[in-house]
Amino acid sequence: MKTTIDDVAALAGVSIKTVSRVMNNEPAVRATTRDKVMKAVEELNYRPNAAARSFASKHSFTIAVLYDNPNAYYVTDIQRGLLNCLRRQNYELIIHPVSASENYDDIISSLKLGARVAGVVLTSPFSEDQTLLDRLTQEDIAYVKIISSALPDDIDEHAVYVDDAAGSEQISRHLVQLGHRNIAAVMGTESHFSSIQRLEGFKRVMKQNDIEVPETSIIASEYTFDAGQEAGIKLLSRASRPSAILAGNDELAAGVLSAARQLDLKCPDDVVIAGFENSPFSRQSWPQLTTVHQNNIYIAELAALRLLAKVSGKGDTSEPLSYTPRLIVRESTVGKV
Amino acid sequence: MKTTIDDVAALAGVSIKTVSRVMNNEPAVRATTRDKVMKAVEELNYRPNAAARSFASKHSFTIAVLYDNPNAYYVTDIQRGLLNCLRRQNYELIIHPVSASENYDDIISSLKLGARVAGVVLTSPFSEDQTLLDRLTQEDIAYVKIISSALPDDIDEHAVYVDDAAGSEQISRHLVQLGHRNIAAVMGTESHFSSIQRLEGFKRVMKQNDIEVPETSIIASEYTFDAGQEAGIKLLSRASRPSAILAGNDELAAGVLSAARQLDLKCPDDVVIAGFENSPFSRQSWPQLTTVHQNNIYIAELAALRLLAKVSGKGDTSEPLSYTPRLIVRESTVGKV
DNA sequence: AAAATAAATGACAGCGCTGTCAGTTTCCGT
DNA sequence: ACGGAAACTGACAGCGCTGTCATTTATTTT
Repeated sequence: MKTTIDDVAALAGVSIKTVSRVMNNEPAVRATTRDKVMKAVEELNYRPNAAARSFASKHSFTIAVLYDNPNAYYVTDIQRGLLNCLRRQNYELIIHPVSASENYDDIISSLKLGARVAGVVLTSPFSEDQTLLDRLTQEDIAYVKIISSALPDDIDEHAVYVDDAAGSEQISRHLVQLGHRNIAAVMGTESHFSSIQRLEGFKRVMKQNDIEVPETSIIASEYTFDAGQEAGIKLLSRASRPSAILAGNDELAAGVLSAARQLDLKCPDDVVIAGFENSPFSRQSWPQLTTVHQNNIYIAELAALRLLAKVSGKGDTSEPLSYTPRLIVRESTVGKV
Repeated sequence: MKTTIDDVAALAGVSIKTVSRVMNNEPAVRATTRDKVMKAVEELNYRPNAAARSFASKHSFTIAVLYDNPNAYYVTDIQRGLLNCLRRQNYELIIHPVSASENYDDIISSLKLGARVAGVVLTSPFSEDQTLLDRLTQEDIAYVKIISSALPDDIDEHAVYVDDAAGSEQISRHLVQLGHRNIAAVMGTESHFSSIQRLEGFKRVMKQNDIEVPETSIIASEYTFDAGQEAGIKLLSRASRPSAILAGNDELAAGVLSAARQLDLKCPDDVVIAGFENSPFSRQSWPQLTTVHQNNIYIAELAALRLLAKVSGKGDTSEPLSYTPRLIVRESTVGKV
């Protein structure tokens, strides 16, 4: 037999409304009353019915995260960050990997149907899809987007800005300072803003240093090991072999590294390779990769915090949220330390 | 203004109960009636209120997965497999990474409080924790556990059995067949059944081949790169250096590989190294790792299927569910192919 | 000590749907 | 064409909680 709020009220000798107040930590309850209720709750091992609660209150304690990212480290980091924040407030996280084929209606439907979420966290590329954002607004679903961009003038309070370009500039500058002039880049496809931003940062630094980068030295590909390997082979078997290669993420960099090995080129002696993201295997590759650290757990925490502030209506939501990645130098560019 | 079931009923000219029947795909509705209702639903863009629905029906369309696993690839594979199955039936997945410190009550509470789940999928080590299983039964929460074991005589219909020992035997036999006699093992800690099973399989094969394995050749450690590295250094700098090392998973193996490199030992020429799991970086390491393939996506699909069968009451639940991993031979044991 | 104010508590309706069961229509065999 | 079974549909209660607002009790003010 499951205990209801009525049982608790009866045992504690108060009204069900008072029990409700205690369960929801509402302020207007005398301490002695609260204790009385809590004792009854414990004695009966009472737990409120979540369905009834969110039905009656029209409020959901579930938020969803949308992503389309093959990178396991990214995905788990984002999840962990979100949960770090949500757990404290007793929210649950439902996950929503979306395959490219799905259309907006399917996404919206499952958001409303499955769990009637309180809000959604959007990662790239959904965070960049204005049509989807409009649909969410129209359907009255709160959202926060994690987006690759420097802090703009007109700040969107729904956004967490990640300044990929700045990170890319740092690492590009590092390569230049090391004396490299023939530098190639293996970047992700344009479907993600981050790819574009990272390429932008790279190009900007090259220009600042009067380094010409021919079109053939820039390859766009998927964020995968295999794509990195393929691109690496192409670049490193050219007559004018680049002395440094900047990869769009660590996985690509690992692929390039593998290509170098296949061609019997030593890293960093024959070619210097840099990654992006500071994912675990940038440390596990050999040599360890110079990369740009992006604290995705922290970024996700920011996103969750903002989303909770929005759905609960309390907390400041005007403060801009942003994150700037930072350079991490390891062996793949400077050799043994 | 949000549309309710009443609006739809009015527009379609039927009772709300009939609309309810249509929305839930119940059988006893004439085709023409169904069409009439569907038209009204589309016209009004009606979506049932999930909270009200699960409140009234006492049924939840959410299941949770519990894990305590630092391995990003494992986690995302399990999630993907579960969702593959759940999506088709319009269930949602909430994720529940659990830190070691949490106690049973906290776990149960959040399961009941946050989303009143229909059921739970348990991965190791929770799947092996009888106290927790008992608590779940007592709280009337359906579960399925993914557990490391050969198919036993008394089959538990809540279990998906993964025969780690058999996989371990395959790879151990492979090492023996390659002519190795001085073989060491770097295994996970005993907190996971899988570690124990993998070690068992290894020992069994050694015994079958009359190979003595001294205690010092078996190291138990965390399933991490760093632990593998540490263990590798220890094993490979011994006087009687092993000619082959079997690691408990790919991450450990990568660590051992890194240790070999530090000691200027070539793999597979000086020492042969094997992993377990066939995670992506067994392919991305250099040389690529011989390993045991464990299809976690498939395993998770089995688990989800069984759980749905249990909570919905339809579908066969008597058939035993099991999976046997299989050997994958790559360069780290046999060299260039 | 009475009046005015604030704090704490309770009564009650109703959220939007589903389960139950009774009522109505259709179908079939004879 | 008729009775009975089967298929379909609707009326209605009520799930367990929260929001609103009225009521009671404690606290402060004059």
